[in-house]
Amino acid sequence: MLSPDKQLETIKRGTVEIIQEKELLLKLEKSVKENRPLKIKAGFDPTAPDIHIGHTVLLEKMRQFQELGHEVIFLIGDFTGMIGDPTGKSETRKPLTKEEVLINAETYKEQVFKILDREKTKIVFNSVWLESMSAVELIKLQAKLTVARMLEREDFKLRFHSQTPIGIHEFIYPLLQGYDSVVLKADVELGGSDQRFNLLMGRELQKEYGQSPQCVVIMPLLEGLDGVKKMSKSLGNYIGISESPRDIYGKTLSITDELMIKYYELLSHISNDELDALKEGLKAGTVHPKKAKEDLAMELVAHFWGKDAAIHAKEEFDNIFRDKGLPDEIPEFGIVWEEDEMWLPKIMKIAGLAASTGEAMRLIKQGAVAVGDRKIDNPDAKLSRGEYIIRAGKRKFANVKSL
RNA sequence: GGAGAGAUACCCAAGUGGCCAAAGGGAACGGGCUGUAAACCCGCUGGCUCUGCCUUCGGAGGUUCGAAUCCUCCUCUCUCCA
Repeated sequence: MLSPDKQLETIKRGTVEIIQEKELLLKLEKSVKENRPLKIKAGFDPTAPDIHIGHTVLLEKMRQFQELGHEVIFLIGDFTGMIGDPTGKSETRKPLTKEEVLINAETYKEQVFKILDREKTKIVFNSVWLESMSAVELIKLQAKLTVARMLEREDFKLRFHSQTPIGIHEFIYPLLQGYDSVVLKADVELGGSDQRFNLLMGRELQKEYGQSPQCVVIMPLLEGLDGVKKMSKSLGNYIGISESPRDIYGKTLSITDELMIKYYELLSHISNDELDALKEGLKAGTVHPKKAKEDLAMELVAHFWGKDAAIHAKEEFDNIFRDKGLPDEIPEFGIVWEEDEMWLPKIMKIAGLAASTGEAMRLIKQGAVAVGDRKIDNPDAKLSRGEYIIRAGKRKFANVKSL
């Protein structure tokens, strides 16, 4: 095992805050002395099994803990998931059935083990202990906290003062999350910065139940491709870990230089020393940001698809965008020409290059469309029977054949 | 339980009888510049058999030559009072 100081250094990377750093160091020291791994808890919502690299910020931190020799507990919050939306923010979030939870959990596993060590990860469901909780136990749990204490949470405070409704049950969720820590006897809980209140609740309750309070490691929320809003599927600014190497590579290359450093810090496996060197290099101008971003993109692809796929993704990308070539694989479409000549926008629509003929016409007018090497500028253009490679914009291609 | 306000395209939001396929902004998309970075500039954003036609302004009816705009009912959201 690494020395406590060294461990702390690794753990600290990229964090927003550690509560309390001193306590964590003590726990690490004890762990090393007694040769006993710490229990690291991180909770996941069972509703969103389609994970993107924003989620992996937490997973990467978990992986680091695993490499340091600690016990990582992947907690699936199925109990609350089966009740429904706790925040009131997303009205569409409906309760899941037990079956759905299990299916989602399987999907989770497939994806999560691209990062975590399967052997060293313990997966638990909180319904196991929460479902059997009696009303008496639940009320006793609630009696540990006051309403005023609950209203300290920013979100609640705001809603209380602006007179937007707060469901009573919403007060219970943080309590349950904290109670999970009690049951698991967690030494450390990981979470995003939006989880601060709930994470702290674990400490509070552990104290109430006579345990030593968990340390809390808070990770930042990763901004999405736009560089402003947090990465999320609904905003469409995400990089999914199951996306193709080509997409992961391309999307990574499109982030801003500033964001790239954050991605490095939170997602890359390079050491802290290498990271510092990179930052210095970028600052001094000895490292070209494009090069750094290429390396990052390759690394990310490699995480999920392996090194060969990464090399290939880069080659293909350079071919298309730097050398203006064609991708290796162009989707093919056999289309029936009803007359000798067929209207180009209609062909484009069928080939999926445009959502409608109207959009296709717009693209043509804007100079985005080429048939073979020939740029098309007339929206009335027609093609006679034959085989064509049609390009719409920089990244959409189709190989069209008349039938 | 009572009183009021509102629901417009992906989002915010103007429009309150014809000039409205619907201002403006954001976002997306495309072009330019580049490193498919950011910033910036330009274009563009209902559908179709495209100089025309069809569908759209919470839902269903109605008035009118003509409705996003007026009337009736319904659904939902919010605010205030209790």
